[in-house]
This record gives sequence, structure tokens and C-alpha cells, in this order.
Amino acid sequence: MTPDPETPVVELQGAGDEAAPLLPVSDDPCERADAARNRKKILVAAERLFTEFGTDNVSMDAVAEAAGVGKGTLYRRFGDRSGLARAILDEHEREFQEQLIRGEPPLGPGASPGDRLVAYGRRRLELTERFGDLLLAAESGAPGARFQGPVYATHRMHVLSLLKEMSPGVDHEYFADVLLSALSAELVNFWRGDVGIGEASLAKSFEDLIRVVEASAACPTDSP
Amino acid sequence: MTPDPETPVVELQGAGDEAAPLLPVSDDPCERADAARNRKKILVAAERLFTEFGTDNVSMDAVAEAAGVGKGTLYRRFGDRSGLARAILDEHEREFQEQLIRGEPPLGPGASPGDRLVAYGRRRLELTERFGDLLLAAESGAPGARFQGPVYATHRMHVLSLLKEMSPGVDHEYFADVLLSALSAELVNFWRGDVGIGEASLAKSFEDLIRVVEASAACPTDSP
DNA sequence: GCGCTAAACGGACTATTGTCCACTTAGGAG
DNA sequence: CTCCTAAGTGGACAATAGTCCGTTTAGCGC
Repeated sequence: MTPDPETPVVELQGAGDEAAPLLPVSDDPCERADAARNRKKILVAAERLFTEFGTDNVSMDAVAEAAGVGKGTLYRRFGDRSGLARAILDEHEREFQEQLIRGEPPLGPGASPGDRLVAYGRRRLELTERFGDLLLAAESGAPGARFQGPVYATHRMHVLSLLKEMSPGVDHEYFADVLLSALSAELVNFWRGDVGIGEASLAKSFEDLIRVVEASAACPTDSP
Repeated sequence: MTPDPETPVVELQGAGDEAAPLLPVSDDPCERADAARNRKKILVAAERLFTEFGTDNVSMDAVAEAAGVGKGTLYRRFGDRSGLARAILDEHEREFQEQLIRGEPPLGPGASPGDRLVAYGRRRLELTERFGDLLLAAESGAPGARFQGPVYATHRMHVLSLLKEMSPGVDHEYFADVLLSALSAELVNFWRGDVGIGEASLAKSFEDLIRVVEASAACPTDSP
């Protein structure tokens, strides 16, 4: 494994509902000046190449060359291709998380958990529409790697705490991952591209899914 | 794209509930004798190497060499690594589908759709326990490739028809994919390996998920 | 300024996937 | 039996990801 990829690991202990600043901090304050400069150069070059030629028509060599650094530097900073994609997405990711935690309802606090989950799904789908290829690259690393890393952990905790609020006393660990899989770039891109279903339609289906759970929390038929 | 991978495409027109023999037929009757012989040699060699060294510690070169064929032959037959994995799984897959269609309840016909879905999930989880790495390799091709091909289509149709039976008049297309994602080797392997949760526990969670949908189909709170 | 050291750099190198095409051969027609 | 051709074969080839390690340099203590 690579010595130290970019993940500046924030502690993510299970309990807390959602108040704490769980945002992944991408700028290491102890980073040497040249390292920071190169990181920036790489991110700028990569973003340009990715948008110009399409995310998966650009080799890592090409990124390194365009950024004017060696390949070793590229890999030292970002670990692998998916790490680079994640780093590019990071800025938008932070903005998104900000809205989840401190934004307006229904995305932010104040709405019912069901409404918040629906809004969360809708927003994720919008983001997938904008950043589809990049998100796909970000979640295509080693198998199972998608489920690790601070970004996934944060999303997971958000969904989990809303589910808990919706129907307390039930174990939703697995269901949280299932919901996030339902929003994975791979599935969503497939629906949008190959099946040809629009994002709005998907949002509706995702909402249905949430409403089903919401209803079952209120319905006595639920057998413990 | 590869000229003609192994997929001998069976028509999969949407309607029929599940009576027809939708099993993917893997032996092309018009295959030349030497081709068939090589196919067999490759499958045997690959299966041996995979079980001996672990599925992803074996390069395609190694498989070709062990089978005593050229790499070109390997790729002509199976398209890519994931195609090879699918072909190895094919025998078990056919057996599984046989049980779904003509086997005993609750897996086969005769039980309630909810029970059948639960049994389906349980069985898939067992298979993932046995063939985890291979299934993982089979579903790790080009992004979105998992959702294509006859095997996925068949599973999807099975789940879909049970969902329809459970709550008629509702669109379950997306939800079927979500349920199948919940059983994907990537997610399940992650839970078993990294989280350390046993298969039984996952089966329980999957069952809960199905029961929630089952309940909501019966509960008047459901808003159309 | 002057070294010193840990951090960062970069490009040669390895491993692997997947493609291509000139050659070989199975198996039916005559 | 012989010929013919479409299918099949195999290994050289190109492209790419990711590793390794000798070299360079930032930034600190003096």
C-alpha cells in the first residue's frame, strides 16, 4: 500500500448525532511549501484534462506531465487514480456537507428525517449528474475501498442518524449502506446512461423508497 | 470492445412471470471442436489457479500459460477477466436458477413473495460466502457492466416479479436494482471482511428490509 | 549565511491488461 | 482424398497503473 495517501483521517467515533465538524480536512498544515505547490499544480492540471478529454481518457502519466511533476509525486500525494478523483471532488464535497449540517431545511436540520433523507438523495443525484464520471472514478478503486475513507463515513453517519431518528431502536447499519449503494455513481450513471431514465425519475423512486421505510416506522404491522 | 465474448444472449423480453427457461446457455453448439477443448482447458486451469493462489493473485498470462494456450485465445473466449470469472461461476449459477424456478419453496414457487425474496437473499449470501472473490471479480468489469449480461438480467427479473406480486401497481424497477446492490459481492464482502459481521447477521438485516416493504404494501399509510 | 536532515521529487522500471494480425487448422463440399 | 475457407490460435505489441530508490531541496537550528 502507498505510504501516506492524502486522507488526513478525522476521528469518526460512532456516537455523536451530527453537530461536530466531521468534514475531511484536505490541507495538511505541516505540508512543505513545494509539496503544497505541486499538489495545487496537479489538481489544476487534472481538473483541466479531465473536463477536456473525459475523466477516463486521461492517463496518470498525462496528468503528471501536464502538471510538470514526476509520476512519483503524483502517486505520493494521491495514492492512486481514485484518490486523485476524490481530491478534486473535495471542495464540492465540503460545501455539500456544510449544507447538510448547517444549511436550510429540508437538506439541513429542521425538517423531518424522512424529508431530509429525500432531500439528501435528490441532492446526491444532482451531484451525480454534474460530476458523474469523476464520482465514478472516485469510487472505483480497490474493491470495498468505496466504503472506507472519511467522505463515505460522513455520509454514512448522516444517513444513519436520520434513519435512527425516523425509527429508533432498530439497527440500520446495513440499511444505511444499502441506501448509499442506491445512490452510487455506478448505479445512477447506469440508469441515466444506459437505461435512459432521467434524474428526476430516479429521485422519485428514491423518495418512494424512503417513504416506505417512513411508513413502516409508523405502521403497527412491523414485527420485531 | 471485444468481438464476441462468451455471452450467448438469450432473449429476455419483459413480460413473462418466470416459467420460461431463461437460463443462460453457455455451450455454443456451433463451437469448433478445438475451441471447445481449449475453453475447457482454460476453465479447468483458471479454477485451479484461482482456488490455489486466490482469485486476484493470478494474472491472465498465468491462466493462459497454465492452460497451454495463447493469451489471444483466452481473451477471444472470455472477453476479459470478469468474463472468465463469470464463466467459472456459470455452472453454479445455473443450478441456482434452477432452484429459483423449479425448486422447493421458499426459494422456489409456492411460498409468499416476501418469503421467497428472503430465501433468495439468504441463498445469495451463502453463495457469496463460498465464492466471494470470484463473484467480486465477476462484477468488477467496466463500470456498469455488472448490470448488463444475461445473469444479472435473470436475477433482476426474478426479484422484480416477486416485488410486483408483493405490491402490484407500483414501479419497482429501480428498487430491484437496489436490492441486488444490497447483495452485491462488493458490499457483502466488505461487511464480512472489514466490518467482521457474519453472513447470518446480514441475512437478518436483508430480511428486515424485505419485511419493511412487505408491511408497507399492506399498510394504508402508503401514499400514492 | 551554513550546514543538516527529513521530506519531497522524478523518472526508470516492473507488472499487467487487453489488442492485433499473420499463421494454422477443423471440417464440410466436391 | 483434397481443397477451401471461415473460425480459431498465439505471441508480439502497445498502453497503463503503480513501485522503487537515488537525488534534490525546504526549512530549521546555529
